[in-house]
Amino acid sequence: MAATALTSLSTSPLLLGAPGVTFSTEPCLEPWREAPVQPPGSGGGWDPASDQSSPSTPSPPLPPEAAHFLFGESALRKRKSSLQGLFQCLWKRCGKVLSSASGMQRHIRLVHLGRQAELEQSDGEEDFYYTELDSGMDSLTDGLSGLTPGSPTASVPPAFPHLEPLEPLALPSLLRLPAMPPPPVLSTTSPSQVCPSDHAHQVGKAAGSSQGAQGHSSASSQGCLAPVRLEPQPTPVRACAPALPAKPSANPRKPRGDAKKCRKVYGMDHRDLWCTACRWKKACQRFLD
DNA sequence: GTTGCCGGGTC
DNA sequence: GACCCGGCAAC
Repeated sequence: MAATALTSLSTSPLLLGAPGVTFSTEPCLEPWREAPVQPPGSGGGWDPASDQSSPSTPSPPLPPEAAHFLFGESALRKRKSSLQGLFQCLWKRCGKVLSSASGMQRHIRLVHLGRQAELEQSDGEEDFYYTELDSGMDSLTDGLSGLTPGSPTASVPPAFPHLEPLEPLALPSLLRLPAMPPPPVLSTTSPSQVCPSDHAHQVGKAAGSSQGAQGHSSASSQGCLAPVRLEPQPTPVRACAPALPAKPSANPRKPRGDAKKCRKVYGMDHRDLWCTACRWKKACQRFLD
């Protein structure tokens, strides 16, 4: 998949020149800040609770401007132009299969989004609600979307940090972020999977974000800060290792003190004057170092 | 070689 | 716990 994505990136002059494919964490704050909880025009048909029950159910769609930013306008155009074969609606309990992309988009607009197919031009939102059946790329992406529930940190294997530029492929998980519970969830997402120090680290992060900005702004930064956590963090890993208790048997012999001991002071002739420890060949208790 | 004392044994 | 000592390592 990565190779395919890279190939498509490298062979497409439009993509190479498109400003939308720049993956900076900073500007991505804006779309989330402006992102409504419900998809535009859903008219109450959207049910976030029921949505979580089905992995194949499309995620809450990005606002058009966000989708264009994340995918790149040309990317959307490219995908539309390359659509072939059958197209299946991903809307929950729909699964309608059509032979044309335009027909599928019209279906989604009319049936699921409640829009007037003819009056409203496509803004690309429908792309999120259907998939191309014959496309290996899409099926692979769908599989990945099923593997990326909730937490973006758990969904991205740390062994492939170099795949960060392919971040849009993991969008299905990010798309759910606005519908997720507020920041405190971050600290309680999977406490059993992180070591105490790491957990404290995350709690501190969450506390810091919630302190600085309460409400939606902190939630937005949460989603966009996810890639930052992909960076190698050797220190928490080391902290996960069980603390090795100081082995009593491994302690080296303490260096000989400078103070003269009973033996030296009194001599072997006056052993009765020695302290008990010296008599027992133990550490002298009278002339401590 | 001398010295300090740890580790272990015996009572 | 009291007492003793083999043996190691620093000096």
